Amino acid sequence: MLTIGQLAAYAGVTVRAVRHYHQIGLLPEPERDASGYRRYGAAAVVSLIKIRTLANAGVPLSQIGLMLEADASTFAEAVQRIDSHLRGEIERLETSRKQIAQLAAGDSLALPPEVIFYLDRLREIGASERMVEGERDGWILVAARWPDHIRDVMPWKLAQLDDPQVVRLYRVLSELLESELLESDAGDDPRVEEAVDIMVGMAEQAYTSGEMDRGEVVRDDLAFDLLDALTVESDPRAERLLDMLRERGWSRWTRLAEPTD
Amino acid sequence: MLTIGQLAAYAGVTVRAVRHYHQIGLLPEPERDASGYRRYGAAAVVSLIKIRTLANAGVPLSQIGLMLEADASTFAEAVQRIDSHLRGEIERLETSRKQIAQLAAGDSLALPPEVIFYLDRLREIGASERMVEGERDGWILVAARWPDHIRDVMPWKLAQLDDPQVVRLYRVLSELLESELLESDAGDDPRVEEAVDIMVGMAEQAYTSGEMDRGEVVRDDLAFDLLDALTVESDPRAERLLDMLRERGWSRWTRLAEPTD
DNA sequence: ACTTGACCTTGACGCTGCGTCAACCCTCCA
DNA sequence: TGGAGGGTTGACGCAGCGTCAAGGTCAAGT
Repeated sequence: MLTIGQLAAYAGVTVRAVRHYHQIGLLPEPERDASGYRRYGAAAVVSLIKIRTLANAGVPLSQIGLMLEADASTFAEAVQRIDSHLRGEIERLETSRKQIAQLAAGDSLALPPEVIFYLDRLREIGASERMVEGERDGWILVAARWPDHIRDVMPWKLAQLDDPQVVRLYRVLSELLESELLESDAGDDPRVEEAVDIMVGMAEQAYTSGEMDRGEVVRDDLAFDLLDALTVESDPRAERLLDMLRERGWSRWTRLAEPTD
Repeated sequence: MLTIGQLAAYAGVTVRAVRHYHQIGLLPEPERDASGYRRYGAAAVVSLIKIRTLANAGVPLSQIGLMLEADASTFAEAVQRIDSHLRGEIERLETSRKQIAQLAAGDSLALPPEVIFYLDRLREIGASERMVEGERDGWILVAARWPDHIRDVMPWKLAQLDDPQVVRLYRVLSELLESELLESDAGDDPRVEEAVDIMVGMAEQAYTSGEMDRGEVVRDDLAFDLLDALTVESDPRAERLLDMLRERGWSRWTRLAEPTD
């Protein structure tokens, strides 16, 4: 007659595991000796080894009981289920590995390579690091909202950076972002006016060239509000800038849509 | 300002998940409105998307916080750790799949193919199903105790089955196992005597031929006791048979070792 | 004004397979 | 006879939420 420790050692499992199998009714509780110790016979050893064999093969404990008393066809059926479940798990982990490999490769968090490239170009034309981070967060919102669409827009955005006006815009915005201007004085800075001028120009150009018609992107989308909000949250002084844009007939910042009549 | 449901929908997660991230301090609790509802800004959306991106890549939630504020090299380091962990998980599941494939293939539970073949041969020579199951359980014990050794023994056991005496033995034992003999009468059955005769013969043969010296198997091993015990547990009448063997100078049933003392 | 249905709140248990205390009893050996 | 090394039950902890329960709130329709 074996104690629980001897049983566990023979089957190569922990004592705690054996007790757990008792708890869930997978292994029947054996007789106790005079002092309350569990005493096991050889059949228990065989049962325990069978249980571990199935468990090591990835069978959930909850199904092992049924499998041990199943006939051949039921058993085969269960094996099929387990195996396809295992395949699913493996596939999930494989995709996780691909994801994480991309994370390691890219600049940062799961933006498509086109956007990463765009952000690098921004740095090259003199945008400050904070400016680039703000842009990045904006693109994260865009990528989450239109994951399939975003790649179509990037060539156009990239081409914009060849325009000296746009380069100037990002530099001015970067300077303003780094500066310690008080919010109350922000409206007086001539650079703010300049930025607004350029943005209005860009908006008009995009509007007349029909670029804004591209795609099925609906104009009043939560995403646009979020982009505006994100801008203001990252620097409250941007509120003034948005106001000035609105005064000039352009309702949104990142959106640059048609005038709100 | 977004409610928790809108936030969750935008990021493609459940409300419960967002609350969980609050609980574990991964996502900071936002301000509440007059009625106690959480109200989120755009920055929260970005944070949540970043969190989900890492989580989908297999990063444990407990590490996401650190990773989001890590510099490039620390980040890469963490990515390495995660990836190797994922590789480990995948490997474990792959081995599980192999195991379960073997389970589906083999007769039954995780015995090496040699043993499966031996059991099939037993059936062929006329051993009853219960007899075969008893043998199988015995071999499970043996395989657990000497996993590397078992393959060496099987050819010898297989060869034994070519001996008409051994075939006779298994048939007699099968008959006895199926019969409804009372325990008290078991000793009187001439077939029991016959079985004991054959077994003693086999033991002497194995002893003189030196077959019992094979390997490093120690004679007084828990496994031998378990084999005896298993036999008696599966049919208490076997106790009588073991006694008769002992009277003839052979101490063990499955062991067939040299006479005690 | 009232109802309805969808959404919000906190709190708590459930799942998987045990690991790991805690607090106490039993056995065996020097 | 004392201490080491077994055994006993009970309970919490782990990861990442799902899923009630038992309400309070909001927006819209009647």
